[in-house]
Amino acid sequence: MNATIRDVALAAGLSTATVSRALNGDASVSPAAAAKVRGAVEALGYTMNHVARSLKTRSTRTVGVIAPELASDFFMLLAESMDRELSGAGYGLIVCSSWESAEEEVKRMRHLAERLVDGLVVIPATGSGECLDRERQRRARDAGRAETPLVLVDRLAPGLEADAVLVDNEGGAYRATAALAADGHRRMGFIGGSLELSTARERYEGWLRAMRELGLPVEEEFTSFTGLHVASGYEAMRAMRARPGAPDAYFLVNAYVHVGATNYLVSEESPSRSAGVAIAAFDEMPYSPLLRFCRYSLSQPVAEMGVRAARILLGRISGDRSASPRTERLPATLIKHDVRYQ
Amino acid sequence: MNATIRDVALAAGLSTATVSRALNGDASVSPAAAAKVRGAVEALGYTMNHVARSLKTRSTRTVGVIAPELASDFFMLLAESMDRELSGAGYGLIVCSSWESAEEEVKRMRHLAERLVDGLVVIPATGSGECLDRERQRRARDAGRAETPLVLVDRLAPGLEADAVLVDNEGGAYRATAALAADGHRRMGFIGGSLELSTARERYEGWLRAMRELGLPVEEEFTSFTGLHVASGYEAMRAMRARPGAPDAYFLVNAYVHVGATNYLVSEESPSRSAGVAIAAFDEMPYSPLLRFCRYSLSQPVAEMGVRAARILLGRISGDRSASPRTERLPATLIKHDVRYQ
DNA sequence: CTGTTAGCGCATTCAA
DNA sequence: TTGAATGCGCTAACAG
Repeated sequence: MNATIRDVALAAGLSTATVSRALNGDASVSPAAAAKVRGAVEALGYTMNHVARSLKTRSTRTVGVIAPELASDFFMLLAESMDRELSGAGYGLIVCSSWESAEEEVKRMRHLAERLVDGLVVIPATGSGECLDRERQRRARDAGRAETPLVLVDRLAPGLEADAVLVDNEGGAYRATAALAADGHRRMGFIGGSLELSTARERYEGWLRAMRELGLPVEEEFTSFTGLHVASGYEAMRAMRARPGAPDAYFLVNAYVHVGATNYLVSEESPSRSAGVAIAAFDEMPYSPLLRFCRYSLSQPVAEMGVRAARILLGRISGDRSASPRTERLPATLIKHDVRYQ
Repeated sequence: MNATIRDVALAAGLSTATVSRALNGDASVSPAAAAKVRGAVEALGYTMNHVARSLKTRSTRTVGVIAPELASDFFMLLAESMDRELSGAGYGLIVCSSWESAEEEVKRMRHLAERLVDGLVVIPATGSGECLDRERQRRARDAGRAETPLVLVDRLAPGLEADAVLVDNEGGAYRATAALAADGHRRMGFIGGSLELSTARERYEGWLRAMRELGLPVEEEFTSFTGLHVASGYEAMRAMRARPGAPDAYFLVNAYVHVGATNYLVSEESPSRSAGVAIAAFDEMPYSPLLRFCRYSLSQPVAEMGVRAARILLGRISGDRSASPRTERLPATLIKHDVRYQ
C-alpha cells in the first residue's frame, strides 16, 4: 500500500494530527516538527489521499461541467480557460456531455452530485430549465443545506435561476446586421436555430430589431430557424437560393452554419451567381478569412467567459451561496473582413 | 445532512450491509428486502456518497486525461468519444492541460494520482517520456503494487512503455504524397513540426519515403519543421513562396498549418500566382472543402481512437495490468477534394 | 439470505 | 504547540 499519514507520523515521531496540520500549512506547527514531517514525506514518498480528505472535509476540489456536446469550438475554449483558472486553486475539471438532452443532463447532474463536486458549470440543453431546477431543489432539500453552486454559461435555462455568464447576442447581431446594411444591403436573409435556445433567440431578436429600426424588409421566406450545424446551414442556404429573388446578404447564427452555407454556395453555385453574396455571422475562427463571402464576424470572448465562470464559482464555493444570482453579459467584437478574390 | 446508508437501513428495518448489497445489485438480496430498500431510498431521497465508497473500494470510477492543449479539435473529439464510451460503465472523465510542458505534465499526473483515478489517458507533451516513466515507477514502488493503467493516445513518449492508440501517420503521409505525385507534381514542399514529436516525425518519414521511392527530389529549402499552429503554417508558406522556384505542391502536417498556409496564399499572393498550388494535408475538417488549394486530406479516426483507448483502459482496470503493452495503429483515410473555382 | 464488526485515510475536536 | 480519540459513509469479511 501507499504510505499514509500514519506512516509519516510514525517515521517523524509525531502524531497524525500534527502531520495533518503540517501538511495543510497550519501556522501552529513548530518549524522543527514541520521539518521532520517534510523529511518523512520525502523518505516515504508520501502523497496525500484526496479521497479520504474529501470524505472528511466534504469538499472534493472538483467542478463538474456539463455541455450539450464536448466536441465544439466553444466548449473546448471554455474548458481550457476554466482549467487554467481553476487548476491554480487546486481544482480539477470533470467534464461530461448531455448530448443536447434535458433528461441526460439531469442524469449527469445527479451523477456529479453523487461525486460531491463543489460546483457545476452548465451549458444547458434545450428546454432543460425546469428539470434542472427540480433536481436542484430536490438535492438542496435532501441535503438540508444550500444547493451546490451552479453557473450557466452561454445559454440561459428558462425556469432556473442561477448565476450566468453570457454574450451580448442581441447587441452583436444588431451591430453586424447594421454593418451589412451600411454597406448598402437592404434585403437580408437570416439563418438561425431553434428559438427555444436563448442564444439563437437573442441573435434573431438583434437581427430583427436592426432590420426594423433601419426600415429594412423582414421577408419570412428568407428567414430560417433550421439548426445550428453545418448540415442545417447548407440546407437552409440551398432552400433560400432556390427561391426566386433570393437576397445577396445573409446573417448566420454561428460558424457551423457559416461553413455549411458557404459550402453550398461554393460547390453548387457558379461564381458569377454567388459573386455578390455578403455574409455576417457569429464566431470568428482561424479559418474565417477563408470563408469566401464573410464580411463581418462576431468574435465571442470565450476564454474570458471561462475565467468569469470559474471566478463566480470559486466565490460561491467559499462564500455567500445565498446572494441573489447575477448575470454577466460580455460583448462580442465585430470584425470586418475585406472583400477579396479567393 | 444528506441521508446516508445508515438512514436507509433504519428506515427499511435492515442492516447497512444488506442495504449496501441491495444498492449494488447483489444477487443474494431477497426481493422483499430489495423492495424495502427501494422504498426507503425513495422516501429519503437518498443518493450514494461516491467519495465514501471510493475510500473503501480504492476505485473512483474516474479516468484522468492529460493533453498538451484542451482547445484542439483532436482532443475534444477524443474526449467526447471517451465520455460516451466510459459513462456507460459509470466512469467520469477528469481533464487537464499540460500546456505542452513535460514538467507541468508530471505535476498533473501526480495530482490525478492523488485523486486516485483508475486510469490515465495521456497525449504526451514534447520530450516527456522519461519524466512520465520516472513518476510512474516511483508511484508504483511507493504504492507497492502495479502502476495505474496508462494509455498513450496520438503521440508516443520515447522512454515510456505503455499501451498506445495511434494513427498510421507514416502510411497516411506516404499515400497522400503519392496521390499528389500521381497528379503530376514532381516537386513538393513539406511543412511540418518538430521531429521530437512522434506524429510530426512519422508524417515526415512517410513523405520522405514516398518522395524517394517515387524518385522525386527532396529539396531542403522547401522542407520546414517550424510548428503545428496556424501562425507557423502562414510563416513557413511565406518563407517558401518568397524563394525563387517555389514548388506548386505541398504536404502540410495538420489542419492548423493548412489554414495558416492557405491564409497566406489567399491574402498575399495574386490569384494568377497561386492558381497552380495543390495541397495535401493531415486532418479532414468541415471546412476542408473551403480550403482553396486542398486536393487531398487525411481523415483521422479520432472518435474510434477514443473508443479504443477507453476499452484498453477498462480492460487494464479490471484485468491483467501486467500484460505487455500493446500498440494499436489505426489507418487515416485519404480524401480527395475536387479542384474547383472558389 | 442477513447482521455485526471493522476499518479505508484523513481532519478535527478537546485536553493537555 | 501537540496528541488521543472520534467519525466522515461506505464495503467486505465473517458469522449466523
